[in-house]
Amino acid sequence: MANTRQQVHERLRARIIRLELEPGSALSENDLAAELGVSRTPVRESLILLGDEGLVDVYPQLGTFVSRIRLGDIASAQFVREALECAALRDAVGRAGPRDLTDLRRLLRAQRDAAEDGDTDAFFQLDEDFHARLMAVGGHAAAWPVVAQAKAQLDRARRLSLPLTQQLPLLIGQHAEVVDLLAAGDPAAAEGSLREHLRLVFSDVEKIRAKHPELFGEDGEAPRPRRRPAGR
Amino acid sequence: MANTRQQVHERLRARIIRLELEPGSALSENDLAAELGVSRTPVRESLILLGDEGLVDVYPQLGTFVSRIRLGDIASAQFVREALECAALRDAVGRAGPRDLTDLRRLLRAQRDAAEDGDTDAFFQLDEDFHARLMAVGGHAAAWPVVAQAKAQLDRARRLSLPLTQQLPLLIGQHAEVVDLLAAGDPAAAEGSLREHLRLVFSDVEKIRAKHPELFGEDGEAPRPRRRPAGR
DNA sequence: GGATGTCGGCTACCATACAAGTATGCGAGC
DNA sequence: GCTCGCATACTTGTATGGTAGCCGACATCC
Repeated sequence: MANTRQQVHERLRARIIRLELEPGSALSENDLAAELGVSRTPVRESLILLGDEGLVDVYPQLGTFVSRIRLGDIASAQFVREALECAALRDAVGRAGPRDLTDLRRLLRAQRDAAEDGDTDAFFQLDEDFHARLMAVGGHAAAWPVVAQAKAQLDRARRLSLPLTQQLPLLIGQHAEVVDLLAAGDPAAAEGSLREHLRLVFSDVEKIRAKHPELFGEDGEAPRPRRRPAGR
Repeated sequence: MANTRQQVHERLRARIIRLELEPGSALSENDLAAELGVSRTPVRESLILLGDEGLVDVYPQLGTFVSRIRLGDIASAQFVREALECAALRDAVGRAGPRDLTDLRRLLRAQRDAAEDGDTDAFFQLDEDFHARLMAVGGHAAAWPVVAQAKAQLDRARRLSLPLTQQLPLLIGQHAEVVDLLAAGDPAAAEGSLREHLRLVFSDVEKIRAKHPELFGEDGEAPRPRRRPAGR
């Protein structure tokens, strides 16, 4: 990929979702440009896009900050994701061919392997692949980016919950159940199963907020500049 | 709004959706900057955002073009819109208070007035307000921007269909039916009615393509630069 | 005549300079 | 000691210069 902006965009996006860049921390265009070895322009353009995704908050003449996790945003993202994935799954029932089912089950096996290895990053990627594939089976691959954007908000919180709850086997079991019901051709049951699966993650958010309140923020919150006190 | 970029972004977006900027036509950063009396930077940043929304296609070192209407994009936008609005309506049933219903009915009256006056622009705005309000009643106002982005794709085609079909009274009647079923507290019927309404517009797209093939494009299409041949 | 090389003009991309605005910290004044 | 005002260092916003790459037309060669 020749485009510097896209590279910077993806790198920053990944670092934010993986919580390497902590919610609330300041992002200076100058510092990022120097750190990445590029000029301000592609960095700035990336930050604008990330702002559009809700991953950073840009306050003109004040600063750019990794957005705190807002319960309102989480709820909205959950609504979008649930509505789109469930609708796509309804369309997928009856359209799934043998090839689709074997592909999905292959992803399930890979998820089990990643879980056994304790490879959280790999599991996250496979989870994403699984859900994207599910939408593709329903003929709605083009709508995946919309889900992915909502998912990004949720994943930031999920990064905290996954290692704690140790519920990877449960999640994989739910994935398997969805595939089985899809194969059985039962739309209502499949949708119900998927909805339950999607809400499991969402239900953990409150517990996470109790553990990491500093990563969360109220909805109508002030910028909270808190510039570097003095040290360098 | 002090921000030049946002102004430029909104202006260009409106002109694209209203088809004042025709699908396929070239947009030069330089020309737009000169025309709008600003520098290239805010124009460029706006074009990047519009590219993210799928309203323009940016080909590096080649040019930026108003995106042609792609059937795949239209179908995807329809899916997103339908899934989200219908899911929100399900949640709205039972939550709608008297105040919500009177607000919605007030919008209906305004739509009738706009239709009688033949004020298409006003009708479009009121239609947007109506659907946004419907989602707000369901408690999902925050998800409206996602719908709005999908709607933008659909509206470009709708601009062509509305004057032709003269179906404004029909659309308003469907709006009224949705509100009545919402008031009656019948989720399934309300959702069915809304879905039918949303699909009515979508069904016109094929007819429109027959009339204006030059505005449409295949999905995996080449840039088709077609720079100004010689004139000028 | 047909294929090929070259040149001019255009594009978006990136880098950099300047402008406008804000929070912070110091120091004067009370 | 406390408060207020200003200097300063930072921020993002905007403007502009320079570069690489692509298209199209014309000249050249076979």
